[in-house]
Amino acid sequence: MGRGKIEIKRIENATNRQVTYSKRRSGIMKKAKEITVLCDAQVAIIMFSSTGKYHEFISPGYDVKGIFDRYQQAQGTSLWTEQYENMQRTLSHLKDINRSLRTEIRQRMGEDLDVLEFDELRGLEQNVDAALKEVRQRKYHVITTQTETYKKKVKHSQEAYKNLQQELGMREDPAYGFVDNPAASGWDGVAAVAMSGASAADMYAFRVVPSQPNLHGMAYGGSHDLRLG
Amino acid sequence: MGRGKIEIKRIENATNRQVTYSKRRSGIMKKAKEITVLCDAQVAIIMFSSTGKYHEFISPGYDVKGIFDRYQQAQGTSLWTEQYENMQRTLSHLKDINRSLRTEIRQRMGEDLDVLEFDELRGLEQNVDAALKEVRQRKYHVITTQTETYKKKVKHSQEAYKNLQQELGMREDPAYGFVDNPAASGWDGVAAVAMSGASAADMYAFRVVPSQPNLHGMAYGGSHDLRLG
DNA sequence: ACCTATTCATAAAA
DNA sequence: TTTTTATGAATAGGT
Repeated sequence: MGRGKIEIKRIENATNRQVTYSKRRSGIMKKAKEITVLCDAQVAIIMFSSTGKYHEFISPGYDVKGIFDRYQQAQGTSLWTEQYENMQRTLSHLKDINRSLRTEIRQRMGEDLDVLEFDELRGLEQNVDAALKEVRQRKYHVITTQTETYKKKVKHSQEAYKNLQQELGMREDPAYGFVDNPAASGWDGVAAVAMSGASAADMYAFRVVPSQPNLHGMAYGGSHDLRLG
Repeated sequence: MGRGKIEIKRIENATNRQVTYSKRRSGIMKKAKEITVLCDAQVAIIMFSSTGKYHEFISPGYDVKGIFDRYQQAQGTSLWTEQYENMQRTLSHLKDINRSLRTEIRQRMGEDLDVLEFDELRGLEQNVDAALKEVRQRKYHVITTQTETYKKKVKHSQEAYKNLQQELGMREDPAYGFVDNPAASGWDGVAAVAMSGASAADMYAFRVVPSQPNLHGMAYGGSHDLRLG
């Protein structure tokens, strides 16, 4: 219909495409109105042009939600209700896992042990015992490494200082010389400084320190207050 | 367009109405297909005849949900979108918490310790050490309780047996008498039996047993395989 | 479902 | 955008 037949394929000229869209859209909407009246039908039409413009037709006496509710009923598929219930399931599953994880942590902290069977208790003890060994080993490793680093720094600085002294011909007041207490020199690595010269036997002296530092935002020894909003 | 003009009002003849509905419906669907192709548009049409029959047209590459989501976005009426996004947020929050909890457990098991600062490591050591004491104390308590219970059971049964013997006038073969090894008698509380008479000093002998029993579905010493679906 | 006279929709141009 | 108008398409009523 029109001045010559046209092929049904995408109109490449953007202006033509837009014009044709407007005309045909109004034609479809008109037809929709007509069938609604003539045949007592319910019709919902939702359209988006290639430029994103939105148009709709809804039979009088209905709204989009009503049409979609009816659509869902007709199809049996409840569109996003399914997805919603899926999320709900995933969510409660996650909550369960969360609860379990918290319980495990509490038990690893020595709480809520009365619900455990003897064998479970025994397994837990073995596990915590092994973990403690790992942690101590790691701590020892860190101390050793930091101490070594510190020693090297001290040695290097002492040499640098001596060289400097010699080059200056020792005109400085000896009172400003290199001090024996390295902590006063502003060195970093406080732990290493504190442990400086400590033997492996002294290592667990830290145990008596009552501080409970945070760890990645999680307080060891504190309850987990990460609840759902 | 046909043999004479028609007025746009409800067709009273049911047959005619049905025929007209079919014809005009296919006309609209055809137009919808055409505008989809010609103008690169997205179209969704949902129709119900007066007899309740359902028909739809959806532009290829889309589904009803996609069109509807887009409709909601265009309208601003978010209906369910809001709570949907809320759930999505809650879900990812839960996942984060979960990740943190798993990390804490792994560190309480002596793994992944290399990311910890020294102070954190020290706190963890103190905490695990305290936990181990708690667990051992609880284990000892369970052993003591079970042992007491067991002793009472044995004593009670021995007395009952003696009474029985006396009442029977000792006509039984002594070989069937009360045995010294109570485990062979089918007593429950295997752990208590195994620990029967053990001193507190022997208690940690269990450490060498390699078994890692489950605890509420969570294996101490195993990785947590509770992933999201 | 098919036919076809007739009305309607619309492509191209203004 | 809207109007014009020549032309192809849709369809009402009949079969």
